[in-house]
Amino acid sequence: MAESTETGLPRAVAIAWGMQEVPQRGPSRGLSHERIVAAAVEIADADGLPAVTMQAVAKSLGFTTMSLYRYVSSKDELLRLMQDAALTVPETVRLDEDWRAALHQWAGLIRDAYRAHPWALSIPRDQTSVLMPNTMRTVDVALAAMRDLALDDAEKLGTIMVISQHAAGMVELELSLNDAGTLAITAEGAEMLGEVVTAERHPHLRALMARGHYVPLGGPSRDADGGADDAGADGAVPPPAEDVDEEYTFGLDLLLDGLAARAENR
Amino acid sequence: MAESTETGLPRAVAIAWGMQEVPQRGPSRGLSHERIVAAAVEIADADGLPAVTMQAVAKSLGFTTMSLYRYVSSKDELLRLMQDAALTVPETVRLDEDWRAALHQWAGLIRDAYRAHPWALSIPRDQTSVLMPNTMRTVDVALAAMRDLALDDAEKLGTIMVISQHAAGMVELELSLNDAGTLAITAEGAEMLGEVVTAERHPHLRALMARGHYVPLGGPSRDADGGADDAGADGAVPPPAEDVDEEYTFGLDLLLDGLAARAENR
DNA sequence: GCTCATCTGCGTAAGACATACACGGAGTAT
DNA sequence: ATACTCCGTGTATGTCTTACGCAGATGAGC
Repeated sequence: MAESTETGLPRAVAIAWGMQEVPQRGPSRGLSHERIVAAAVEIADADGLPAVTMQAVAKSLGFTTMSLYRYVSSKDELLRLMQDAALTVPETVRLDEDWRAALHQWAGLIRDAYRAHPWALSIPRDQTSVLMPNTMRTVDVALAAMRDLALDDAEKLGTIMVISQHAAGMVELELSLNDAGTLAITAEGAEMLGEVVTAERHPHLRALMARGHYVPLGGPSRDADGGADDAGADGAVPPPAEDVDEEYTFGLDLLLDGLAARAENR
Repeated sequence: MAESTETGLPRAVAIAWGMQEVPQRGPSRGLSHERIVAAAVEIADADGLPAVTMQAVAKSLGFTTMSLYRYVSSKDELLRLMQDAALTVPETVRLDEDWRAALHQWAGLIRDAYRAHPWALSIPRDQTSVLMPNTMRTVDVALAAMRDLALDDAEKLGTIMVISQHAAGMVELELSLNDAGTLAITAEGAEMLGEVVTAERHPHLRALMARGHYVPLGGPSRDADGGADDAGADGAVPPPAEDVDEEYTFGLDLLLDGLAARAENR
């Protein structure tokens, strides 16, 4: 699957690290990996990942589609390069002394990166990703943040995994909610849901929804219906408030609490 | 984007909940949403998500490609239905009394579901997903697990998000590693990496790698080279052992520790 | 029972896309 | 010079989703 060079490294890795030997004989090159990736990133930022087609990238550079294949062996390879390009960490990070604050900062950096390039979430992170320069740099910064934390290597790597996963997941959630307009449940829709989310099959969820969480039910539970929150023109119930931010912090703090507890037991 | 019915719910939601009114007048239907989704799931299980094309699904059912569109308005809708179909929770779950054990069980269920249908990880979970029957059922079970936990609704939902995210992420990682054979870094590749992962730019990572973690460096750090672990025929360094399982448990326990701490402070 | 609007499954075809392949010419090494 | 290498391009193929229209099946209402 992953094209590999004769060095045994995936080609995308070699390219990203600048290990790719450049040909000597032929005409001089009109393009470069950097320009191609930059063009692709620009398109993705503007119109989303589906808009990144080989033709679109080539056209934005003023070249033909096929010319890209002189630099990139497949679209997949281009996507990997884009992913690494998206997940940068500022060159100089001033990390807090306190490991807890530092990890908070670090998680924020990852979160910001994903927010700046949401499409990066749609590119699967496989084993190749961990060898890419920006991933490695990011890991290094995380390790710096945990310098004074009494954990062994494996635990630190585990922590990095879990926190970055969390940050990515929360951004994904946040975006799918912001996407909204897409989905504002109408009063009728809410009522229909209220009928199928039965109390026998979903006792706890049902109760929680009646309390106004998860998805606001307008229906059969006739208590909060004559609502003051019905601001929409056609009775559309607005999506739950911007509490994704809270969930992000909540989850992160949960993890850090756990870390603190674990580190203390040493 | 999400096709919505006249009820204001995304059509996939209506279908999954069986809210879709069936036409009366015409000829009887030869297919059903269930059969189509089941066929698609089977193909995905066998050959991966890319193998799920409308043509493949139709052929496996003995129908023409276009006939599917009488039941499903787009491939995207089919994917959403597949996702929900993949993430089932056993009808009767016997949860442990202890919330901690119960959450462990619950996380295991999610993990198992993803493991059984890895392709489900590739289908983006958007706002529609939370309205699907199996998602709601899963959430309900999680809430049951946390019945005795002193957290408010928002915190519980946050916990559910974080844990399921974690489980999904770990399965994704696990699979990308198992995929291997794809990527076994050769000694030469490791050496090349060793040259670019410099100590100035990656002081902590570098040290950690020298200790044999993350990615085994065979190169310039001439200490662990004459290796007893060089079992591969052509000097391929095997990928790091199956410690994904440990990372999963580690992260989960971290979260549960955090929860315990939070609940105690009430 | 007749009639007609409705619905079924199908065939065709259009429009994106990734990408294999070969060619003419540019540029370098000998 | 000459031969070799490599560039950018044009053409072409195969795969995929999906719009559109058709002939026949089926039930509703008279």
